[in-house]
Amino acid sequence: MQLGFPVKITQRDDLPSNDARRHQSGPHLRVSLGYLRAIFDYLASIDVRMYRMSSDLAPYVTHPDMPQFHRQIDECRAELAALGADARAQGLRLSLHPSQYIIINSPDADLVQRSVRELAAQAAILDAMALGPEAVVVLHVGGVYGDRSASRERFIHAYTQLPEPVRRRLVLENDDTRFSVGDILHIHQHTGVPLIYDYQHHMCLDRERIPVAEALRACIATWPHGVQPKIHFSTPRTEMKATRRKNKQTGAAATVYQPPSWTNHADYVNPFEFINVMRQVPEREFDVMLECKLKDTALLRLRSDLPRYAPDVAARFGLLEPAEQERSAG
DNA sequence: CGATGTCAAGGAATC
DNA sequence: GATTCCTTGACATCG
Repeated sequence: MQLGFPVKITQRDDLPSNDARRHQSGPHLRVSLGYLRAIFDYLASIDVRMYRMSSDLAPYVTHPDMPQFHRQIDECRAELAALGADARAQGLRLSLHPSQYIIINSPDADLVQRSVRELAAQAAILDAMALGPEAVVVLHVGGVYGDRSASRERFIHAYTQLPEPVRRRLVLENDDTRFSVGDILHIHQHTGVPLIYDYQHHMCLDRERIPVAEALRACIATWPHGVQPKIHFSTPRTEMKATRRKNKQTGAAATVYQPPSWTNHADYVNPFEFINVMRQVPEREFDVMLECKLKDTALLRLRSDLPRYAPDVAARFGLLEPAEQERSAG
């Protein structure tokens, strides 16, 4: 089992995750791939073998008004192949998670078409890197549009219409306000799409009141034989949020404190909840993407705490010395 | 150099 | 029908 983290590196300020320049400055996938090369080295140096790449590696690659950006993946065939070989050599599991604007269950056919184009670009990047089936593109169901059931059925229809390279990579995740674990299980039954169980989202939205162990097992079971399942884990921020607000009339600034929503991510994983959830499914292996605000810093902290406090869980992530590993197994 | 405004994109709540 | 939040960082411009 592996622990991973998404996109941004917080331990270092010299490792950007994508070429984020504005379109006027001519950003390019080639620049992002140079950054990624350095990120892979960093991941190897901290012994991390799962990572979510930025969904903006290829800037404007499907922007309808900017055809000059549309050839980037072809222009980087060689670089993509080389990076993919590096990833395989270091046993690195990669993924992509397109932004909230990529929606395939919209009633707006044009928006669906633009979204499918973007998904095709994301799948093409993973294909050009020649990554195995564990390298997935993660998507949410989309909008409710006033009728959850109809919108769920529209997702099912849209999924069956997807180009084969997209369908081969796509996996579906429960979200925290619209489509629950129950919803994605229903969609799986009608499409076969593998499911990502997100613990924090499940805690925020669970209309069917599915127990954690049951939801986790059910989602894990949707992955095809031979492909290691993956889940998302995070816990909510509990500290008050300070925001500096300026009065529009007077210009006077004041700090306002607000309680965080359950959907806000904490800086670090709550370790008690982490080990509790891991122990719900002792019989299956799966990878865990940690979606904390402090990304790699949170992963490193959890990893250093686990052997001392929860050697049984640490053992499953290969975090014990061989002698301790044996003791924990025995 | 520091402060501030801006960025491709949708959905949903609120007024 | 229009506005704002969601949530976030970093680019770009200005003083």
